[in-house]
Amino acid sequence: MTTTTGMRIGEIAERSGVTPRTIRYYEELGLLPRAERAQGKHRTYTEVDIERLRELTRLRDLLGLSLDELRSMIVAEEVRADVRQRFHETDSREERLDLLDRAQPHIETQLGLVRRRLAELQELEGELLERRKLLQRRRRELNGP
Amino acid sequence: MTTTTGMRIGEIAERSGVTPRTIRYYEELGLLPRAERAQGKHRTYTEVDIERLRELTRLRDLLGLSLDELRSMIVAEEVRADVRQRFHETDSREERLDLLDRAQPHIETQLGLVRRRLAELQELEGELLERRKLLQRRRRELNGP
DNA sequence: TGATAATCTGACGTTGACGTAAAGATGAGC
DNA sequence: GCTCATCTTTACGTCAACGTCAGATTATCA
Repeated sequence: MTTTTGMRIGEIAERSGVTPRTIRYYEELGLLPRAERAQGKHRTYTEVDIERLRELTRLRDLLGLSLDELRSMIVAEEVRADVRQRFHETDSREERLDLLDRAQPHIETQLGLVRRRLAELQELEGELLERRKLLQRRRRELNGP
Repeated sequence: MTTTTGMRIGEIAERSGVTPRTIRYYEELGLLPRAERAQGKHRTYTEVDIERLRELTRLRDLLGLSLDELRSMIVAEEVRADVRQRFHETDSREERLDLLDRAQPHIETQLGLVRRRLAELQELEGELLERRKLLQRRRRELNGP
């Protein structure tokens, strides 16, 4: 084992930039899988969970998605640990292909959203640059003769 | 006069994709200048106000800014109608330069935010592309011999 | 082993960004 | 001038996304 000591909620909260309350809330909403409770009642996490949390907050903030929209994108399903496990545990080529097939559309959906946002932001950037140019031109007109 | 008939709140609301309530709320918060009340009690708007509203909602949605943050960026001040008017009405070169000088930083601030967002989104896009590649590779591995 | 810190599960509180309903005022068209 | 749609202010309602507090439980460590 490396760092797989199993972190508790406070640690992964801090390391992923949210509060414990947020983590419990996301779990309740189904955005995070129900955390394992190692030998006690306390939730236990790994590095993978930190990655997942960061990804959630990124999609939330960068794409402006509500938690409901996040869930209905089945972001939850996609990376979900047990899916990966099933993938590794099964010997069936068919089941593996099926799992891959189901992951693909989610990525495409996200890519679509990201690119629309990118386009909109680039348009905004363009207009801001225009304005800046205009300002500078006016300034030159006032300063020059 | 061209289209300067003076629109009422319902019209500019629809044309800018918000509700009348939102417009009054933004006015109350100082995000929009207090609308003129032509000869009566009803608020009166022009095309400029539509542009302004669209810009506000864009900054709000694309940059994820709260209304408070929007206001404190003095987005309100910058495009504000009376500023433009002062610019055109004054004969003083100094005052004009001053107005230009004060407009510039706001644009720079916004450009900064837009570009940070762009960078973050591009990073996200990159990671999604990575994942897609990985999926496709695995699929080939399963299909090919 | 006992004290101290962190976590647990409810459950109620808060905040931002509007929605909505009431009751009266305004205005465009006939 | 009358009517009906639109607008006015005022005020309470709502919803998402957590914050916060209480009281009990669990882990860590001197």
